[in-house]
Amino acid sequence: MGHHSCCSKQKVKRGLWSPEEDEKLINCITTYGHGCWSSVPQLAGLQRCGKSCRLRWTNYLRPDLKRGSFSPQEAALIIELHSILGNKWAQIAKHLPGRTDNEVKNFWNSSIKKKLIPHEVNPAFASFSSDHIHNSRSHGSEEGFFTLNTNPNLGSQPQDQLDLPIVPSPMPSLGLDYHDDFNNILKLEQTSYASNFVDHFLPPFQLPSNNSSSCESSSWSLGYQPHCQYDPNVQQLQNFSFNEAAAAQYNNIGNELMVPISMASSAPAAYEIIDSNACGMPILYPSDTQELDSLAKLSCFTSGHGSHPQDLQFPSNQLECIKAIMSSLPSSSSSL
DNA sequence: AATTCTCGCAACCGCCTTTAT
DNA sequence: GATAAAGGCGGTTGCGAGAAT
Repeated sequence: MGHHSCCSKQKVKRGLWSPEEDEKLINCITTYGHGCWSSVPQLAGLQRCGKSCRLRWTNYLRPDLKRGSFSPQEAALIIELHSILGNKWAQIAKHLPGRTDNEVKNFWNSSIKKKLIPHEVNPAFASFSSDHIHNSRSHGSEEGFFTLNTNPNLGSQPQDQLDLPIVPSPMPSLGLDYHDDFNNILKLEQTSYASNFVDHFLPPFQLPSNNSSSCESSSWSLGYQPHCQYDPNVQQLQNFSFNEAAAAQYNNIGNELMVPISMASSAPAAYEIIDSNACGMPILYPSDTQELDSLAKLSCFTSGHGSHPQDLQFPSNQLECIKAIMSSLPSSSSSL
């Protein structure tokens, strides 16, 4: 396979960029903009392909880039979003101002993934189906409880039939009132993880309802039934098949939890449901969720005062767990 | 001190999608 | 509608720096 068309037409330099090249590119972009990347090399006097220029600019030279280590909040957000979006680095990066998809991807591959994969406990990679959960709970089976690398974004399913991975937050403390050190979870063997998964993630998920019968129903244990579908075009959860009784419960919880029963088009993902309980924050789902992006649904994050991840507030126990993650990472420094 | 190993990061590759003709 | 060009994205590679032996 040859190179990109814009690269094959001329001799292009490869490898690391020199400061002189950077300066030329910056001058060119600031002067002319980058309406057409293929013309940038000529305008800038660079022997690079337009694609390379675009990459250099977006990943390194852009003035709004934030350099340096990822904060625990950013790491937490990456993990959370990855559990939702999979390896959609560009989508994830959009929620991290000043971070590029490449940066997020590298951070994930070099730090987070490494931390999770060796123990084969990577909920962010796991996709659960209601059948998995049903089978696991009803039959006590541990085998096949979850599958790795079945992220819908990596699969070949039709775009309108992608199963959203309804997985509990890989950061338990984010979604649950979870007091164990996250590293302890990471150390679980796969089988023990499978068997402990329900205990670790599902039980804390209880509705603060007066009517406990509904909460104790088997269906409620699957309150986040993974029947929602994922539309990659809008990056929205759609057609969430939500247990009606549970939804009704939701609707009756206090005055602040305004989750409409008709959640077919504005369904919460697992983290949304869980967060409402764990974070002690009301979930306010607007009637029109078209503009509600994934980040906005992260109630734990949106409970903070700022609009940017770095400004987000975490409950103290969550911060502790995130700190544990970050401190265990080789080179990431905590900014807390 | 020299060598090997490990790790993080920048950049490239190739595929897919979007846009223009 | 078909084709080509360009843009965008995710996966992978290679290099350099620091750590370990």
